[in-house]
Amino acid sequence: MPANNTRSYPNSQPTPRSQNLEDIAAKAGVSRSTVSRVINNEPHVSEKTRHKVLAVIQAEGFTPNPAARALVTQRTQVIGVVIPQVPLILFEDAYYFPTLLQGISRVTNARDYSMLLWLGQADGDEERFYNRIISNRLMDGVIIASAGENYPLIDHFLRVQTPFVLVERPARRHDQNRISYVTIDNIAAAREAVTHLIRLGHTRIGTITGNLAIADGIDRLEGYKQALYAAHLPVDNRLIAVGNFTYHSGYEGAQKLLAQVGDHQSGKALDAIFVASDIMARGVVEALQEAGLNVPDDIALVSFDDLPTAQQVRPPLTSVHHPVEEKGAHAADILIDLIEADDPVPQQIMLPTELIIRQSCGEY
Amino acid sequence: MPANNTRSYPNSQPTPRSQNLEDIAAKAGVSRSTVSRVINNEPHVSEKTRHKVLAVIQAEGFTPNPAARALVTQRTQVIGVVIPQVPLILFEDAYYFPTLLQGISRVTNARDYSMLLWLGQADGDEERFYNRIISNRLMDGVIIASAGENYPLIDHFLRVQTPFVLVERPARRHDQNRISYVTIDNIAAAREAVTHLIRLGHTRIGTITGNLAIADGIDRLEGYKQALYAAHLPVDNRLIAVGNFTYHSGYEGAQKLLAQVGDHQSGKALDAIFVASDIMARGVVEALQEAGLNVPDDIALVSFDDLPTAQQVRPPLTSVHHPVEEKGAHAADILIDLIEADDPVPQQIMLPTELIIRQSCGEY
DNA sequence: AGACCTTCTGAGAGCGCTCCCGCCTAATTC
DNA sequence: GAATTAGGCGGGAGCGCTCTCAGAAGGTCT
Repeated sequence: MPANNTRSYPNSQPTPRSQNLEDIAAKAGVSRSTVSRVINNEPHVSEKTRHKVLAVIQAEGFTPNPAARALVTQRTQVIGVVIPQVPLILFEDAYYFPTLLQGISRVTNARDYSMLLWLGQADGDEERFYNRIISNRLMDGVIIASAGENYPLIDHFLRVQTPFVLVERPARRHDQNRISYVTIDNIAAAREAVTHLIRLGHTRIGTITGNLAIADGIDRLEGYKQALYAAHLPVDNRLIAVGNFTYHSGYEGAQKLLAQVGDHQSGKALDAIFVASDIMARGVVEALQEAGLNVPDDIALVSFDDLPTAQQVRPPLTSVHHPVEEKGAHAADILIDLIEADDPVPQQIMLPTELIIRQSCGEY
Repeated sequence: MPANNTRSYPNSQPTPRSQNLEDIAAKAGVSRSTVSRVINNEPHVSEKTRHKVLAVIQAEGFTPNPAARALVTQRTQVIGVVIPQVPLILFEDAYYFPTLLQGISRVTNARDYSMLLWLGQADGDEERFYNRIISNRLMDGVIIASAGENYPLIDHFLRVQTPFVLVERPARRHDQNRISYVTIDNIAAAREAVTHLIRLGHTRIGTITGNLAIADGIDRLEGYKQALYAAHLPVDNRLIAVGNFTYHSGYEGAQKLLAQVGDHQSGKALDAIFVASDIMARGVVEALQEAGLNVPDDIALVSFDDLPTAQQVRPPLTSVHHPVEEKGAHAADILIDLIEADDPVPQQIMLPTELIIRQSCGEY
């Protein structure tokens, strides 16, 4: 750290010290306290002095020093956003995390917060990543996106009572009610998607699941089963291929289903597939076409996420739409509510989804 | 703002005040100053006391209060990242901004900074957006991505001598040498791409330009022209369609070229197109196929950016690869250098590109 | 007229850190 | 052995703000 704080620039006078409350007070002919009151919109300031002070603030372009303010209030008006799995997410679904950030940003802008972004690195030095976040005490609260179940940060923030919100359901934690999160109703959405296939007359419906270590994967499979139960159709394990949300796992999953249920050209061993993500569905389409099968005539497809890619695939995919931007916005809103509450109560929100009908399910 | 700073949680004792230097000093049996010296890795501390203090810090999990530190040092170890055109960028090229952020994040992590993210909103209240950024004094410096030429923030940061780096070349500013930026050599890259088409025997080469209000658009067109000059081919204005980097403008641009140079089924009025972005190229492919033309047999295509989509389009696109992640990393590195320099000197960096050969140019 | 509010304002303390200054001790020099 | 020097350490000031407290000014009531 350099010895002199006032950095020197070539051919220019040294940067002038920026103004403080005292300077503004002197120019307005009042005290520091009064200026502070005006800035913080407190009562008990006469209209006359308020205007006088505001005029000076405006003229001087004064903004109070956030560090000094934070030092005394113990508040920074900054929230953190932690996205651990960036390389993975980015590779599979580039829209997700910018869209989420966009939603968060909309709310932080509106509620006068700013966001500190923490992206996990490809090098995978998670220990260091966590430590940097934990030791950064500049944040009033944190949004954690797609972290998985036992993410160490969760326990840390619970322990030190830092408000935080997860963007996902922490499926296997016993303390779900102590944790705030926003998610979608994966079960209901998957049930609706599969029910739609059933309504179209399909009876041999397979599924390619997402990663069954996280709630999105678990719940979409559960919804698939519930739809079959409700229609009194059997749940056949040979019709369930476990994937992990990647293109490749979709491709392989489709091949596995085809292999497991025998000859599809003739017998109607499999007539539709519910795929737990659009990215996987792209792989499924590829595999089916390679096998000489037509979508949707031979096998109908419904998938999940409704990414832009769903419209670009041939045939366009019927898919469950996901309000990602809204997830971000709600997460930020809940978090700021927690931060500002005298007596914070964890909140859990499930956002509605919508089944978008396109050609892959054969109804179009 | 609540009257009491120590927030109360239900069924728990009030949050204990977090420790400070004085507490650590007491536990280690030294003074506040010595602890500060240890934390800041200053000399003139005996190895013995240094170890003793470090042990206590470790045991207590102590981290110094960043607000207090910032208050006296005038440094926050925070850089800002401003991305004004998010909705536009996101719609056209979802990979760009997460990848850029990823690059920035890699460097900030390594150099012990954190990043404050500012995303432009769809509502387009730019005035308010700028003001929020300007009045946030929590940042030691700023990276501004894809802002366009006369972005008000540029002038502001120049005026108040806040270090900043642009991710793009500020094409039409006369004060380019006062401004730090990182970009690619668009002219050379475009020249190489077009020269490649010429080498493959094409002589009637059209182009669909990007947005000619920004450097990327201007320079890629310039590179196209330079390649023609060098090969002694005429620059025919009827072969130049002005686009703006969007899918739609690519689609329309292709139709315009076809219309302007007459009958393409028979006469060889147009045999190749250099498209200034992959996104536009997707539109071009669509338009050409609708016109019954085969890519690359009837019309060869070379485009720019090498997004993942370039591999997914049929035929896969020959395209100029763009080191977006590296752009972010370099921008962050330059910025932090500027921040930490006693005597900052603006830097301009041009990163190398690479022409990736795929099927759309007909060579494969 | 005095007592009592009520509204407005200013002074002082203190948040937790860094940095300057000066003291103490031990090592080095003549 | 006295004088000097250097390393190691502690105390004080102050960064710019908020918040409490007390005082000044003005109005209302007995």
